[in-house]
Amino acid sequence: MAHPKPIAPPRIPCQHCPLRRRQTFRDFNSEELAFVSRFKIAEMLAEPGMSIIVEGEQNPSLYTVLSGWGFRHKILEDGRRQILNYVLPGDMIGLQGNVMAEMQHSVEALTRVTLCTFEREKFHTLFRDHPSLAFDITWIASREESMLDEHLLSVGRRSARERAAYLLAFLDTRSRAAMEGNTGDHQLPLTQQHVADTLGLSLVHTNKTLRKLIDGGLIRWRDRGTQVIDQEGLYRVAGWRPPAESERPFI
Amino acid sequence: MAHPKPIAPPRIPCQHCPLRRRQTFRDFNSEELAFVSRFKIAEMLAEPGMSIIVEGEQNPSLYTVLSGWGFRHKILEDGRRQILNYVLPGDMIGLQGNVMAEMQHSVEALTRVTLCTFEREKFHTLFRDHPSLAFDITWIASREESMLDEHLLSVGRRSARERAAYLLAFLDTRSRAAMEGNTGDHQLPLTQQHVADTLGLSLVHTNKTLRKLIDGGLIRWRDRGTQVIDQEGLYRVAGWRPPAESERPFI
DNA sequence: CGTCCGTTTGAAGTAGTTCAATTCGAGTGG
DNA sequence: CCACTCGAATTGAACTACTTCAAACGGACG
Repeated sequence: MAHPKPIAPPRIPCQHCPLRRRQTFRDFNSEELAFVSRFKIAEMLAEPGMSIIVEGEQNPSLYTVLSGWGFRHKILEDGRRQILNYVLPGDMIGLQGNVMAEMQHSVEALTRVTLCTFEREKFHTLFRDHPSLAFDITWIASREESMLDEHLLSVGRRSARERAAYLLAFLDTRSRAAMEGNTGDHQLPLTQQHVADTLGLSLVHTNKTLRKLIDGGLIRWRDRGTQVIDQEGLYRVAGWRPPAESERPFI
Repeated sequence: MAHPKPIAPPRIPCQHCPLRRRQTFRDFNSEELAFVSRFKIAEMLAEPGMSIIVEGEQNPSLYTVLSGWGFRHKILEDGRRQILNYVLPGDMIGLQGNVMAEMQHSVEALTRVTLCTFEREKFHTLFRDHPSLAFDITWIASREESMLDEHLLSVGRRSARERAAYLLAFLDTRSRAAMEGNTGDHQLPLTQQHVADTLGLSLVHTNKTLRKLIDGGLIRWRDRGTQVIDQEGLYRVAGWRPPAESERPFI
């Protein structure tokens, strides 16, 4: 699983970054934009199944996802895998390795992923000269923590059915916010193995649990492409509702 | 479960903060120290069982734990509870509510806890004028995330026995680092109900699992006070080892 | 001395795992 | 166009790790 490869130019200038236009994301002021433009080095491409970051890595690049899906995970020595969270457009990757000694988890591409790479050396400059962006980074870290809290609650205390409903509702909601525009057939690019490794369940039981959600008309399942049909229904089953999220920072 | 109450003065001046002296924590330079001294408002005291912060709170205080144990948790509507992590001396509480709209979890005191309170209004000043401290806050958030990742792996993929061993080894290690000096009888102030709610297990099964660890000579259990006897043994059972942690920032 | 909280134990039940095949569709080479 | 392969989903059946119910025990404390 090699690292992502650089895309040939033309690279997108930050002024025209597609994410900025989406109303989910807060816009930069001109001063911030000027800095971020210099902060950005290149674009990278990761194909499905490629590792974007590997646990133990010492000085990983710092990325923001421009398009596509990935997931963060950890693996035990005997191969048991736990998916910790998913990364979608606007999410940062590699922050941990830029703040602490080394990465404690891996990140893998689920679909084809395009990434914005930043210059590690300028990371301290960001904190020194751009407090509003530094605050945004803390905001982003805090949001990640709150998602993890909810996942831990889910894996620790919800039943298989509740967990599955929660996960799909959660991902569908995030995906709709981050992708924006794709209102039509809105697919989650997961296999049942991914779902199982996220929920902490076996593949077989995950299959049987999902089947019930399918038969109940809550979701549709095609190969590597789930659709949520009845979002409200999933919320009800999960006993969960997405937190109101207003405009959100990204870098 | 009311809020923590202010302690009568004398309050400890930051110059003489007991945490600063411990080698686990990095020291401030004089400029940082001057700011933190103005940032600090008061000390608070929370008795065992008291809520320090409640989910949904909009503008919680920002605290650092000076002494004692607490835990972060979430509760489902029907009462199922998941403990997310524990807070020990040097840990921040309430950061989430200062960055995002509202707190997504609660914090409760496990033992008597003393807290340092900061002035919320100066939080932005910290980012503006003290980038090194802003960086520390990101560091702290990032460390919290990495602990949560490991817990999620544990709850999702480890067996009951492995989970229990992991949790006790984890807490013992953190506690030794944060308490420092208390080398003798080093107790973890948990009930089996806390352990159960952390591991995502029932109380009964937790009891039976702990009993095996006790009978195996790995730990000792007194009422509300566990002792780790064979740390190395727990590491082996858990298939886990604490990450090397050098000096660590705190505020 | 009684009460309360935390721990302990046994027994019955069930949600989830593991093992073992089978199906299905898409892609590949002949 | 067909035979082959391969990853993903599906299904049944046996097993077991964990839950739930129910009761009792022990120590601390007023």
